[in-house]
Amino acid sequence: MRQVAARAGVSVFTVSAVVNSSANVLPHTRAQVLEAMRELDYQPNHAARSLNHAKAFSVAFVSHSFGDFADLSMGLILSGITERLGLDGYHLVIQPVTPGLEDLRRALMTGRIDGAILGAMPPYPLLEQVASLAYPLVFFDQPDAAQNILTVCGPYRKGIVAAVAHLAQRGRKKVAFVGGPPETELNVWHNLERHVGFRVGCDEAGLKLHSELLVHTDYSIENARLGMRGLLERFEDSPFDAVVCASDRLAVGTIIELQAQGLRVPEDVAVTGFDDFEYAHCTHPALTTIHFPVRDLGFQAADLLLGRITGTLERDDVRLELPMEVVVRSST
Amino acid sequence: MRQVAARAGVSVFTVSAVVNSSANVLPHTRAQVLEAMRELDYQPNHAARSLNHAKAFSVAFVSHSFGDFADLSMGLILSGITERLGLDGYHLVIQPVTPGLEDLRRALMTGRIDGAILGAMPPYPLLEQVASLAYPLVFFDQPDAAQNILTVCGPYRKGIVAAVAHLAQRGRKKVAFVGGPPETELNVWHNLERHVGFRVGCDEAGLKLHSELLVHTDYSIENARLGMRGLLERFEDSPFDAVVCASDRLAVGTIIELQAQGLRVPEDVAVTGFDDFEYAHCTHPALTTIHFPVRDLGFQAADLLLGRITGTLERDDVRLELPMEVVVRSST
DNA sequence: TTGTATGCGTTATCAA
DNA sequence: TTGATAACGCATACAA
Repeated sequence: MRQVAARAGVSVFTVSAVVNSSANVLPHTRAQVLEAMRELDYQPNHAARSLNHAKAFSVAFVSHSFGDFADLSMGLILSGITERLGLDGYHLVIQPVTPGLEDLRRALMTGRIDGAILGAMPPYPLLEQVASLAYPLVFFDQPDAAQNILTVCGPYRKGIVAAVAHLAQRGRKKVAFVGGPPETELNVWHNLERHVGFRVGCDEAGLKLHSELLVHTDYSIENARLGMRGLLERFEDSPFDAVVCASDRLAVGTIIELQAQGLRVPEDVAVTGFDDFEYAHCTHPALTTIHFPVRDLGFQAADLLLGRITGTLERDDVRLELPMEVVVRSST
Repeated sequence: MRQVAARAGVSVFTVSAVVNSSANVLPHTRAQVLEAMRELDYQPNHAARSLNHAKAFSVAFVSHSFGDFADLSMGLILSGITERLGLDGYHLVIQPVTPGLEDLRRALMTGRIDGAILGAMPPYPLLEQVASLAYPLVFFDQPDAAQNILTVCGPYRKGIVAAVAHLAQRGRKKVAFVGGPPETELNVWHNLERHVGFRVGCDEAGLKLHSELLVHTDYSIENARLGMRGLLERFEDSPFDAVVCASDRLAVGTIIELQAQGLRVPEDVAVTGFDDFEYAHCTHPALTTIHFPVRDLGFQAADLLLGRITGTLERDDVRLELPMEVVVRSST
C-alpha cells in the first residue's frame, strides 16, 4: 500500500480511501491511484483488513459426516452457500465435527470465522452448548435446538403428507410407510417430522393407519430392502397397495425388493420417494418423489447468517421452511 | 493478550511465548500465564497472527461444479483434505470457479489463502495461467496441466486395464466399452486415460479390439442407456459378451438397458463399473467395479500442498497415483 | 480533499 | 529468562 501511495504521489490514506471506494476523493487523484494499483498489481492484504475490522469475513459449514451429507446433495448446498457468501465477499470454510465441537469453538473465539452454519449434527447437549456461545449461527433442520435460533428447514412433514395425498388421489387404500429409525433411536427433527407426516397425511386423506405397516430402517438401501422383505413375509397376500418412503434411497430398496418378489410397480404397489435425488428418474420405473430446492437451502441459510453477522437482520428466531412439490413419474 | 499479561503479572512477550509453547519459559511463570489464560478464556486472535506470519493458515478447494463432483464422493474428498489440514491447524475454504478464476487469484494475492487444491476444472488455458502465479497448488487428475506440478491422480488407466483382464480371465471374448466423450470433446486427462486403458487392457489380455463396440457418452446414466440401446440395435444378435464401463453410473445405465432388452447380466453379458460408488452393491446384480481410496485422494493432496507451503517438500513435480483393486460382485 | 498519527493483536528483535 | 518496543498492513480520528 505504501508502494502504491509513493508511486501515485499520495499518502496511504488516499490509497485506502480509493480501495474502499470512499466518496471524497477527487476523480483525478483516484485515477492516479487506480493506475498505480494496476501497475503494481496491488491487492489489499486480507489479514490486516481483518485485524482492523475485527472480522474474518468468513463463516464455517459444520457437518458431522460429510459422507452422510452427500445424500442431500451436499454439493448443491455448498454451492448455494458460497454463492450467497460471495455476494458479500465472504468465504466458506469447512469445519469437521470434533469431540465437543472444540474446533468450532476455537475458530469462533479466535475470530477466525464470524459465524457458522450447522448441518447434520449430533444433537444435544452439544448444540445448546454451542448456541450458548452467542455467536451468529444458522441451523439446518433443527428448529428445536435452542431458543432464539435461526434455522432453515426442509419440508419433511408437508412432503410426506403430500405423498400420501397423491396416493389417495390415485385410489390407493392401504398405504405402508418405510421410514427412518424410531424416534427413540434417532431423535432428530427431520426423522420425527417424516413419521408425523405419515400420520397426518393418512388422517387428512381419510386413510386408516395400520401400525403393522410401519417399517423402521436406518435410511440405507439395504435395510429398506430387508424391511420390505419382512413386511411381505408377514403379509404374503400383500395387503397394501402403496408404500410411502421417507427418502429416495429407501424407495430404491423398496422397489428392488418388491420386484424381486414378483410384484409390479406401480400396478400392484405404488411407491413414492423423498428428495428427488439424481437417480430418481433412472430407477425403473422412474420414481415419483418429493422435490425441494436444495440449493436454496444453502443460499437461504447463508443469507440469514450474513444478516445476523452484519446486523441487517432484526429478528433472532427466524424459521424458514422450503417449499416442495410432488414430482409424478412412473412409480405411482 | 494484554489482559492476560496483566493478570499473570508478566509482559505480553511472556504470554506469547507460552502460547507458542516456546522452550525458554520457567515452569512457574508458564503455570501462572496458563492460569490467567484459563480464567479469562483467552484465545489468541487469528488475524493478528496471520498478519504477522504473512500466512493465512488456510487453503482453498476449487471445483468447477460441485454438483458434478458429488459423484466422486466429494464428501469423502473434503473429509480427507480437512483431516490432513487439521493436523497442522489449517482451514479449508470452498472456492467456486469464477470466470478467469479471478476469485482464486484474488484470494491468493490478498493472502487470504496460502494455496489451493484444484479439482474438476475447465482445462486450458486457465490452469496454466493460475499455475504461472507460482503459488502452492495441487491438482487432481491433471498431470499435464503445467510444468513442475504437484498432482494426485486416480488409477483410471490401471483400473480399466484390470477390469478387462478380469473379464478375460472369466472367459469373455468380445468386450464392449462404454466410455466418456471422445477426446475431441472432453480433452481431460482422466477421460483420456480411461479410453487408453481399454485399448491397453485388450492388448494385454490378448483380446481383439472392435472399434464398433466403443460407445461414447457424457457420463450420464441416461446416455449410457441410450448408447447401449444403439449398440444393441446395430448388433441384434448381441455380438459381445461383456461391457467395461468407464464409471459406475455408466454401468447402471448399461445394466438397465441390457435387462430391458431381455439380456441377462452376467449370464449373457458381464458388466464392470468404475468408482465403487455407494449404490454399487445395490444394483441388481451387484456391480463388479474398480475401487480406490477416495478419502486418501483428499488426504494426500492436502499433504502435498502443506509440504509445498511449509517448505518441507523438496521436489516440485510430484505425481501421486492411488492404488486400486477390482471388487468382484455379481455382475461378472 | 488529503495527510499524519495511532491502534488493531501478534510476533520478533534487541536489551536488560 | 524476561521486558520494552518496533514491525505486520490497513483504517480511522483528527488535523491541516
